Amino acid sequence: MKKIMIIDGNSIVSRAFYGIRLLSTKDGIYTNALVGFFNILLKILDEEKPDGLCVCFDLKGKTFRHEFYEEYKAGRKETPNELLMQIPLLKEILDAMGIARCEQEGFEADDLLGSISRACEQEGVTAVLVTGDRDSMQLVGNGTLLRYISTRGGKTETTLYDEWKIQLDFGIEPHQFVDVKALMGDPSDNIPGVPGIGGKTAFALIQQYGSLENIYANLDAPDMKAGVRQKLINGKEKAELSYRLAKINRDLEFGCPISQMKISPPDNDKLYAILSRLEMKSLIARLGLSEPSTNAIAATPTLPLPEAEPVMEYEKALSLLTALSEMGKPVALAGTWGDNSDQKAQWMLSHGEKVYSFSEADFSQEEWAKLDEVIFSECLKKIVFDVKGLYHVRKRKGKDAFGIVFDIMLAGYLLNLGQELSDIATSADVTLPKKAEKALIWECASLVLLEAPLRALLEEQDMVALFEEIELPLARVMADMEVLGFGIDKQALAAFGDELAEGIAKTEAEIFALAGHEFNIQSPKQLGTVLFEELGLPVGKKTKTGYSTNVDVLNRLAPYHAIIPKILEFRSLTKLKSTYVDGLLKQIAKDGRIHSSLNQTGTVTGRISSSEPNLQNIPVRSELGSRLREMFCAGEGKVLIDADYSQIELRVLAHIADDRRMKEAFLNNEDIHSTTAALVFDVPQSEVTYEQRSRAKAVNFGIVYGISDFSLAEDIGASRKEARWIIDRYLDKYEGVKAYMADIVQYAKEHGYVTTLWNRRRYLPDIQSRNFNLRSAAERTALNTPIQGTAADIIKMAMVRVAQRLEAENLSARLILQVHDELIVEAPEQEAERVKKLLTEEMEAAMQLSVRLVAESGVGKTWAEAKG
DNA sequence: CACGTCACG
DNA sequence: ACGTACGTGACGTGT
Repeated sequence: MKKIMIIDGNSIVSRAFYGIRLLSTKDGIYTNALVGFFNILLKILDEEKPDGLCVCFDLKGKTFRHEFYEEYKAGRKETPNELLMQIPLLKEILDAMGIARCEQEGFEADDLLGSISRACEQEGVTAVLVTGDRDSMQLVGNGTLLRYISTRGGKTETTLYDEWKIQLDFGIEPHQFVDVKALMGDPSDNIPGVPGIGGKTAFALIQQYGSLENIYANLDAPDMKAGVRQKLINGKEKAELSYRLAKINRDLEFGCPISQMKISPPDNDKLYAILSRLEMKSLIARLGLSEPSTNAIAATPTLPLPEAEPVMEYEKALSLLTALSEMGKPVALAGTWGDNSDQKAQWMLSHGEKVYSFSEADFSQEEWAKLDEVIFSECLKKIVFDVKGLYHVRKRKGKDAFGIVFDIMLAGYLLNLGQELSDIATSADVTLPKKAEKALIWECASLVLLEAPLRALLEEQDMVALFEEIELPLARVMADMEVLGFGIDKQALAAFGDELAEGIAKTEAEIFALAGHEFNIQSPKQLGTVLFEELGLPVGKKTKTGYSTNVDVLNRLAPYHAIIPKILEFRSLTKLKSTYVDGLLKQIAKDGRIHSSLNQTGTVTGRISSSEPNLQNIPVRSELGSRLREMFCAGEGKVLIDADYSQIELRVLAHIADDRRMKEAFLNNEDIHSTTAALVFDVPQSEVTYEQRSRAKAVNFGIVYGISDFSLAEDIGASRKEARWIIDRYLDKYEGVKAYMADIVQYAKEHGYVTTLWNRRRYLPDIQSRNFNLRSAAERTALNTPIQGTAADIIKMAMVRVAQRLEAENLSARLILQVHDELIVEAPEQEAERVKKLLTEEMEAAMQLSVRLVAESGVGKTWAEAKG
C-alpha cells in the first residue's frame, strides 16, 4: 500500500451534523450526520483514491444521555443526543462497507491519528489525515498530509495541507502548533495556556522565537513587550503544562495493523438493508448497491504527476518558448516569486505532456530579462489561476503580463464550480494527478488539464462572451484600481475622530444618567436588560438570544423614553468612529492612500466586493456620516470624477420584463417613483404627494427584491392589508412586471437556475424544496438575481470600456473605485472635462437595452464634492 | 466563532 | 398555515 487515508470519525461526523439541517426517517431516526459523513467520505475518496482507509473514533463515555441529565446542557456545550444516536449507526454502516475502524478505550481520536500516521511514516506509506480539527496540524510532515474539512454555509470545503501549505497559511512549521497551543490554550480541550495571550500574540511569538523554550530563554529581548513579558512570567507553569497536554501522543499501540486497513468489498446485502432502513437512497445509488458486482468506492488508477524538466540553457530555453508560442495551443503557467524582490523567480510552463521549469537562478541577468519578456509576451498564450494576482506579482517587479487567455479561477467562478483548483476539478469531473509535495508542478499540470473542459462548459452555457469580454479584461482593470487606491486626508479624518469621541463621551454620560447607572451600551444583552427590564419599555421583537434592540425597534420606542434617541445617537457615533474613522486610519498605506482589495469571485450575483477596508459602504445617507466622504480626496493637481447610473435596476427590470408602462416612463424621462405613485394611487402626476412618492419608491425597491406584503407594510409603516392593496395595484398597472415575476420563477423551477442578460448563471437548488421558507427565499432570489446581476454585468462592461478608452486616448486619468452603480475616476485637472464626458458616454453605451441607460456625473476635489 | 447590529448598493 | 425583501463586509460582545 502506498497511501492510506485516516479519518477522524468524531470530528467529521460532527461537522456533518452541524452542516446539514436535522433530517429523520419516517420512524424518527436522525440521519443528517450520516448523510453528511458519507457525502464527505465519498468526495474525498474520489479525490484521494487511497489504497487503504481507516476511521478513528474516541471512546470518552459519550453515549446517549437521558433527558434527566438535562442540567448538563446548562453548562458546557455537550454533544447533542440527536448526534450521539447516529454514531452506532455510522459504525454499523462502516463495518458493512468493509471499512476498518479504530478505537481504543481512553484514547483520543487525535492520538490515534498521530500514532497510525507515525507507523505509516516508518513503513514509507503516505498517510492522509482527514479531520476538521486544527490540532492535528502538528502531525503533518515526513509523508503525512492533512485534509482539513470545513463547512461553510452548508457546503463542505476541503483543504489539503503539507508542510509548505501550512507554512504559507499559518507562517509556522507543523510541529510549532504545539508551541502555539501551549501559549494560547484551548478551553474546549481544557488546556489553560498563558492567561492573557490569545491566538494573535501566540502565533507572532512563535513566528519570532520558534519555540516555547526559546521564548522563555529570550524574555529579556528588547523587542518583547512589557505586558506580554509579564504574562509569560506569570503563566510559565501553565505554559509548560499546556505544552505537554497539547502534544499529541504518537506512540500508542493502536491494535489494528496497517495491512488490515485495505478497503475490502462491501457486504452488499447487509449494507443495502441498513441503508434502506435509514432511507438513504442516494447513497445506495452512489454505491451502486442494486448491482452487487460494481463497487463505487474501490480505488481507481490515478494520473501520474509528470516530472518537471528544468530548462537551464539559454538558447534551448528561447527555442522552446518559440516552439510553444507557435504551437497555437495555450500553455499553463504557474510560478513562485518572493515578496522580496531579491528572491529568485521560478516559472513552470506546460502544454500537457511535459512540465518545463525555468529558474531565474540558472541564468544571467540579461538572459533572464529576455526570457521573462518572452514568457509574458502576447505571442505566448497562457492559462493561469488568478490572473489578477499575477498582475500584482508582475507589477511588484515593475513588469507587465500579456497573452493571458484563460483563468481557471474566473472560469470556476462563472461556472459555479468552486474556488479552489481541486474543487473546480471535482465539480467539472476532471481527474487531476494526485496532489503531491511538488505543488508547483501539480498546479501547472492541473491547469492545462482543466482548460479545455472548462472552456467547453463556458461554450455550452453561452458564457464565453461574459468570460472574454468582461471578466478577463476586468481583472486587469481591477488590479490597477487596487494598486492606485483612494487618496485620503489623514489629518482631517483624525480630527473628525476626535470630534466623534467628544460626542460619544457626552452621549454616554447622558445615557448613564437616564438609566441611573453605568453599563455597556454596546452590548445588546445589557442594553436589553436596561430598556426592557429596568425601564419597563414594551418589548417589540425578540431575537434567538434575547430582546432585539435594532434601529427599527428603537425607533418605535422613541416616544416612550428620552433615553432612546440618545442610544440611537450613541450607536451612530460609535459606528462612525470604530468602523470608519479608526478602521480607515488603520488601513492608510505608506503612500498615504487606501488600497482596498477588490474581489472578483466573491459574490453570487456577479457584483464585485471590496474589503480591508470595504470602500463600498462608506456612509452617505446621514449628514454626519457623509462628512467622511470629504476626507476621500484626489491627489495633488488632480480631481475626482464620479458618475452613477440613474435607476439602473429598474431600467433593467423594465427591459427584462418588457413592461410597456415602465419602459414608457423611462423613455419620457419621467421620475419613475412619481409615475409609479400616480399609477398606483390614481392621481395626476402633478398631484402626487411626498408621502405617495415615497411609498411608491419603497414598492419599486420591494419589487426588485421579491416583495411580500408583510415586509412592505413594515417598511412604509402601513397595515399589511394596505400594503397588499398597493402591491396588487402596482402589478395591475405594470402588467409586464407581473408576468415576469411568474415567468422567472417558473423558469427557475424548470432549469434549476436563473441567468442575467450576459448569461451569468446562479443555481437555485431550494426552488424545489418542500420547505416553504427555503422555497420562498429561492423564489425571491430568482426574481432579484437577473436584475441585480445584469446591473453588475453592465457596470463591469462599462469599467472595461472606460479603462480601454482612457488608455486609447492617452489620458492619465484612471478608475479608482466602483460602488455597484457608481464609478470613480481620478484625473489630472486639465483632463477633467474630457474624462467626465468619456465616462458617462461609456457607461451609457455599455449595453443596449430597450430603455436608455443614464449616468450622472460630477467633478470635485473630494468624493463628497464629486458626487454632489 | 456565532450573533446582533449597521454601513452601502 | 407557514414567516417575512436582494446582495455585500466590519465591528463589538459573549460563549
